[in-house]
Amino acid sequence: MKKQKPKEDLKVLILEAAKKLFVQQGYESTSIRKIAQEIGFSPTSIYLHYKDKNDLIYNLHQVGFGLLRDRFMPLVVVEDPYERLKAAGKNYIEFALDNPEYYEVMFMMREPMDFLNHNCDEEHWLEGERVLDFLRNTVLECQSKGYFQGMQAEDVTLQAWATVHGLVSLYLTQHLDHVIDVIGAKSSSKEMIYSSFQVLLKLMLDAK
Amino acid sequence: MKKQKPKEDLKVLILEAAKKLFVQQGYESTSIRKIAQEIGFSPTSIYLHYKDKNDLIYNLHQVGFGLLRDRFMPLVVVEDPYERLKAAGKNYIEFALDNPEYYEVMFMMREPMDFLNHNCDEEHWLEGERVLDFLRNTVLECQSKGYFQGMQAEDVTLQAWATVHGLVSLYLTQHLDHVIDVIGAKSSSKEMIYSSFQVLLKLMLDAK
DNA sequence: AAGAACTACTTAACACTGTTAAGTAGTTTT
DNA sequence: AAAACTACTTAACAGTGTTAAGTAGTTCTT
Repeated sequence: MKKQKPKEDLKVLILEAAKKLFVQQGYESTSIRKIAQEIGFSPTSIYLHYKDKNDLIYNLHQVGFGLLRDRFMPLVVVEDPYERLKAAGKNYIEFALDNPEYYEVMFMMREPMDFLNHNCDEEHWLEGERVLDFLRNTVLECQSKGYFQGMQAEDVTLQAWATVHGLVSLYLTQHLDHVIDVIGAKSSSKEMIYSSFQVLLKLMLDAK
Repeated sequence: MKKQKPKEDLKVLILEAAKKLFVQQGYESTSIRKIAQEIGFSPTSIYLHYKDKNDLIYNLHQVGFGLLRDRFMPLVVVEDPYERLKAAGKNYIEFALDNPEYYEVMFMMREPMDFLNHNCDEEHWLEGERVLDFLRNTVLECQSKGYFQGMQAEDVTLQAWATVHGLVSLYLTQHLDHVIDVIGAKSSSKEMIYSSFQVLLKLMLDAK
């Protein structure tokens, strides 16, 4: 009775549908059943290709890192390491604002990390490590030009990452919206991200 | 048939049970039904005292802010504003590490903010604003002593908050664990929080 | 060519979740 | 004594992730 579907690779079809629903409706309301309905298969068929929902989320997280890499790629041509670091911060923030759902799954959820810990042979966070390596190398270059003297490059890298992550994650959880009230309504919460980022840059420059 | 329970204020009883389960088992597995079972009432009875689960979460978020205030209270006696700012950062981090569940509900979840936006008359985030006001005033005092010249106090405040929030939230989502691999396994992820925080302090001091 | 094994999917069900409509004791008011 | 109100309960809805068991269709083996 059942005619075999056109020999399509169902695994990628599932991920495409997951991506679509995920970006359209966010993580919360992207259920296994909805994904299945989107592609015209039964919900259980998804479990033949992905271990569980965390597996699927982990794959979306990887797709997100692909998009982030596209933002960082153009920066390798920037000669001056401090300019490159600045641009990396700006592009990171823009990536988060343009792809909030992906950003959440990449940096704000425990699930993909859980999946990594319990299901992958080497528990290496390959995607994240690659991005951080790029940042650390840039920081190291900055140090050879006189920046960040007397500090560990790793600590500086993490500090810079934590600042931009802190800003965008507080924005995405809608905490920044309410900060405007107390801290002066002169600008939007989105603008506050950038003006606070400028403070980081100024501190880094002044400390040279 | 039903004997009226001892005229206890069920509303606080529910919150106590929610607090207990929440701290013990985390948000994910604290269901309305479990809370109800914990106190020996039916699940629906909870809806007589709280609008929905977000209402309950918002109340837990407020409990958390009470705990955070206890950590900041001792700091008002610190004379030097920069020392006070340093201590605030340290205490903030320690609060997050000691109360991960509360920290998540206070600063990493959208739900309490959603509840605030849709259900409270004045959509003022009273708890958060109070903490931020304390920080901003400290930053302002720092400025009068020569720190953070040429910067907006509000932007400096947000930058400092974002850094410590970024550090602890990346730690709580287990992202920092994997950073150790690439960035040098010389210290634990918990220690990295503090050494990165030291970079922030050094940048702030050097920029004076 | 016939039977066994395998592939790729489906149906049905389990054990949960938040939430609401309707019902019911017990108390208070009229 | 009757009506109204309070504070709760039972039953159900619509949804979730997930698994066990079943079933067509294909391929391999003898």
